[in-house]
Amino acid sequence: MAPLTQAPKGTLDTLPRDSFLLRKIENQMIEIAENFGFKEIRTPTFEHTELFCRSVGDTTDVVQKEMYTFEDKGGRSITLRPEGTAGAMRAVVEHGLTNEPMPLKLFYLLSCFRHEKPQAGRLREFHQFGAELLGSSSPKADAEVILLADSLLSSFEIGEYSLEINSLGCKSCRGEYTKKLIEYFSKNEETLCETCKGRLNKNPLRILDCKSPICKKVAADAPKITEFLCEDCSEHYKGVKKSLDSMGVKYKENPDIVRGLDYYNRTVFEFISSSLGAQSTVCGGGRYDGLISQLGGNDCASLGFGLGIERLVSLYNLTHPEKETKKPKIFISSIGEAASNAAFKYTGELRNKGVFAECDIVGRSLKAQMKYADKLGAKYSIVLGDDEIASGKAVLKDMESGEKREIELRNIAEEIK
RNA sequence: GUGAGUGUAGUUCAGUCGGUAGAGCGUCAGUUUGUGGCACUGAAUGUCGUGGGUUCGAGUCCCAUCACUCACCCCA
Repeated sequence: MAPLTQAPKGTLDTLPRDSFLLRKIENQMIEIAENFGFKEIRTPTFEHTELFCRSVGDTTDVVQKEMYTFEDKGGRSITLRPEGTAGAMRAVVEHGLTNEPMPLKLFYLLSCFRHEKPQAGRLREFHQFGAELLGSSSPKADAEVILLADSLLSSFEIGEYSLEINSLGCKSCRGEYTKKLIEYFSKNEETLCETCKGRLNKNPLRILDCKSPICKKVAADAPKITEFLCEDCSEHYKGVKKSLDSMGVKYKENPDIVRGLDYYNRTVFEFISSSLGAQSTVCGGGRYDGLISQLGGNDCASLGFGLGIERLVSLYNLTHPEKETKKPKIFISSIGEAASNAAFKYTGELRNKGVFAECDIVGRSLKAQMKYADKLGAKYSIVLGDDEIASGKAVLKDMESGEKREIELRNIAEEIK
């Protein structure tokens, strides 16, 4: 296929047959988030590159090799956002939103860009629902955010998924832990895979997440972060688990969850589904208490998550194979020029009243019009000819049952309610 | 960035030993006079991903390239 008629690698067209479902999913998520008190924020698709380097982290894969970065005509380095949190937090600081009544709860629906090799569940432009909660360091805030994610996912009946949580500790206890970890892995350095050898001193936490069976085996006996949490972090983690228990949210503790974005501390979590292939995380997030001050704002405890729309949709399609579209309430067929004009007029009137109505604008035979009405999935149909126009009456047909009854043409809207 | 698999109609795919393309679904029209779904008849649509090579002749064999898919990595 010629490049002219081929979408760029890793991008997706949402065709009419899918867009109705997509919007339904988005609307449902918005409604649930608003019931949790979250309000929408919209931020630019691109930001200054520096923002992502500072927040997501210079050493992360996302920043090092996956960003769409370019220089604009003013010589500024610009980057298409690889995730949503950084931009949202930039806006929070820029507009002083931390002065609003706390906690501040934000959500957004946006597209993100990462230059990766596409595969199942991984695109170069993908869409994310994100939520951020600022201004509370209480474990209840963690629980509320996790509960929102759980409510969103469970509202779609997407089959089995599980929640895994961990605590990464804070600056002080994680530092302590990292040292221990380097000590431990150094003893086993020879057995580690090549990539992990490289990570050993740079980011040893990553090794815990390695999929290589050998590294997994070594990692199994590595010291656990949870054994090194300081008093405060430990208490916080316990509090989160207690809150989740009291809300009846099931979770599994997974001390190997690390997350690839540097701004996380304390609570991190992932919602995982086994039906997604290798990219099994539908939703991931955590606490990032230091981020806002790092961007020049006031100290502000905060956490959030990102939920992958495409991954959610693919799970939804597995459990809901039938395509959903919006179907006309009525199709007005016609025979002859005069009736065709009348059908066009009645259709317009119905639409003005908020009714989804259709009529023939192609010039098809009556039979072809009926076939078309059937394909559209119209609930009712009506046939206009010279007789109907003269009498003002017509036969209304229920397309599903085939039942017919005579109605007054001026009452169509009422009759099909 | 690394590896494997696949590229033929809108779509899902068939195409033998090399002889310039087929089916199902879908689309459109029709099966007599004013009623769809079923059935039947017919029609339209292809630079066989692209470029090169071998050959009298390539969808088929060889090379390159691009794209898609899956996996590694990373993450949503």
